[in-house]
Amino acid sequence: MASGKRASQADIAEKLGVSVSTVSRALANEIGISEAVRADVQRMARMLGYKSKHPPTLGKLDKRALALVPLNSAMGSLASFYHGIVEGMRAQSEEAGIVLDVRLVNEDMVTLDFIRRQVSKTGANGVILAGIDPDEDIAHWAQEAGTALVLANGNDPQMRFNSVSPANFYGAYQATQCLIDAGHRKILHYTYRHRPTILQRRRGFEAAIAANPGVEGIVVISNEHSSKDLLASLLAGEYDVTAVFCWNDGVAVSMVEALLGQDSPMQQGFSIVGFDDLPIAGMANPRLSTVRVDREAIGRGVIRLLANQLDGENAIQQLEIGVSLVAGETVHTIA
Amino acid sequence: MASGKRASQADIAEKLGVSVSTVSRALANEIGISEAVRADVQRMARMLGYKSKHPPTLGKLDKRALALVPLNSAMGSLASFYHGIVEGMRAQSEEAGIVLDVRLVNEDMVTLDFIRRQVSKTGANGVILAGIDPDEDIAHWAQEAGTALVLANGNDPQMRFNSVSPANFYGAYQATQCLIDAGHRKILHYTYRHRPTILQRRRGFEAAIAANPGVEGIVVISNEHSSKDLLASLLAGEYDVTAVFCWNDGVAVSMVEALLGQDSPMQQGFSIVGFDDLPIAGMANPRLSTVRVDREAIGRGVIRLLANQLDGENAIQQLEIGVSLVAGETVHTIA
DNA sequence: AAGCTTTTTGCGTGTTTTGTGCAAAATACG
DNA sequence: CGTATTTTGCACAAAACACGCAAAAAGCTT
Repeated sequence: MASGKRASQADIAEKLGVSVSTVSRALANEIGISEAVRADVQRMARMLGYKSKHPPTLGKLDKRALALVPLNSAMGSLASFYHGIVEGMRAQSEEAGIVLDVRLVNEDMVTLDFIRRQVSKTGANGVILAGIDPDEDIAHWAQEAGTALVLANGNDPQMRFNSVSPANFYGAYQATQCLIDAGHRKILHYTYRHRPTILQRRRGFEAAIAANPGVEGIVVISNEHSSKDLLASLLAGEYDVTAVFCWNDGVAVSMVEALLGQDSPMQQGFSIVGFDDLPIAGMANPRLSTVRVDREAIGRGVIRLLANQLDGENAIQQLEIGVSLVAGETVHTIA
Repeated sequence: MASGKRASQADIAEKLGVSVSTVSRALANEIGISEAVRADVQRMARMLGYKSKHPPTLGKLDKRALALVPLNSAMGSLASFYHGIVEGMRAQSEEAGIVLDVRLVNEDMVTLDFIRRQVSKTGANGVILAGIDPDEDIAHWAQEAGTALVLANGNDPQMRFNSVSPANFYGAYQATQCLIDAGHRKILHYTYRHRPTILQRRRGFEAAIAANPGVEGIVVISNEHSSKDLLASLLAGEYDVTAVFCWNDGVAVSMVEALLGQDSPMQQGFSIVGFDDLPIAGMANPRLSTVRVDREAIGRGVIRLLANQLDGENAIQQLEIGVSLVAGETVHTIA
């Protein structure tokens, strides 16, 4: 009681002008206490350093999530992609009563130390990495510390983390099949290394090629051949293909600009398909054929998986959001 | 009012001994009406054939799901697989307050007509197909009628339906990689056609083979070569492989029995890996190395996706549950 | 458009439920 | 085994709820 002693329920009760029994019930999370009073009591208890024997969070703890979005993605051609995801996360967080902190970060700032600091600063109990594949340190920490971690627009081949991504495999498969259905027999896929999500697109492409005997597929990797080089090669007729499937709309549109249009330098029927359905796809002329990704649905899924995990679901969940072909004007039927 | 006329709110009110305003509010799903009275009013309204202008179910309708589980799967070697899924669905339904009807059916009884009848009989607003790939009719109907449909342990390459499956691709990839890490350079994958989920296992196998230059993969399809034939060929040394990855534990165990053990007829270090971690895998001697699938998590995921969809989420979601290698005694390091 | 019938809405009131304190019982701590 | 602390049973005021009444609004008919 005296200032020297450990704080007791009586002290809390006095400070707040309520009875001891109220304090007791509030701390025990019993029913029959108004939320206002309960919050006051628990806050005061923390302030006075009262140590309760009750488990700190019996049942429904409040959920706070920290979302890290790489600045370069959020600014570049993928801006609207990540914007959609963030919108979806916001909406679902609202509905689920989760406090969401979105932080734009420089991708190479995302180190274990950084995350740890941010987490403790915001008091988050879940972390979302948007378009960032965690390195070993981070992976290890998340598993040890038991912090909920969800990859937004990511994929973990090792199945250690929950993730949400577009249905990259089947989407790429469909896009490729669509070119094949249009009569194309030799198709080039322009992709890039390192991200598992993009690798799944490539696999979808290859699976579609393999499923259609007589159709040939060529894979070109952006890390090895810049898009400028590729364009030059295509113009020179080096690859002898009639269609290109690009790993995303950005490169696809730049190809459309260079290869198609009024006085196309390419042979009749040359086709291009992108992926993501970014706004730029609609602005291209002719309109790019691409694969629509429901970005907001990805965001909503991320929050749901996070909430699941905080609720105790400990199986790893990898969620893929269905995509659909958008028929533009860059797929032409040939022979 | 008179028996000849259309029923009015006044009639309902009189029958139940409440006021007209109460009836009005009950039918409009307004607040300030007890659940008991609301239910009475709505039931009486239905009985008297009263036609309200309000949308039949404004907001939170109660959720009833119908799960169809194929009898042959539920009885055969996969019994425990589907049992786990059903358990998971039950548990999650309970928690989410969903009424779940599980029906064991003969797989080829699952026609559109049958489903329709069952749905109207049980009043379900969501359907779960366990291990059944819907035919065109059913697919079409579900999309038209707007009935929620989730595939449990299924996969829809066309991305029309929500589905939950084990992480077949990455699981098969890891299993194969594990054999490669053990030194195997020529590996056979025994698979079977027709189910997209199993096809993803094959793709995972092929991706792992492709990612390891110098390793050769052979795919044998059960529809073309019975497991008896395959065994004979392996014993005869026809394939010249040092390891086999089977599409499920059933066939894997029969191979273990025939090929491994005390006086194994195969060369030193011959390895076998299965998939699913069925109880039979643990009963085999030596213990089968396989890939563990959390069946209950699949079931829980199914119910969550269904609930999402009933709550208005209309993006297609394909959920994969992470799997993990179970180290048994049938993978041997060689050379 | 006036005169019905039917439905919705504003408000008042009886009935539950909720939130809290008091005091006694139970528990922890020397 | 007493004393400080916490929990529990019960009582009661305050708030929320559930409903009816009557007026207003909205639909139908001619």
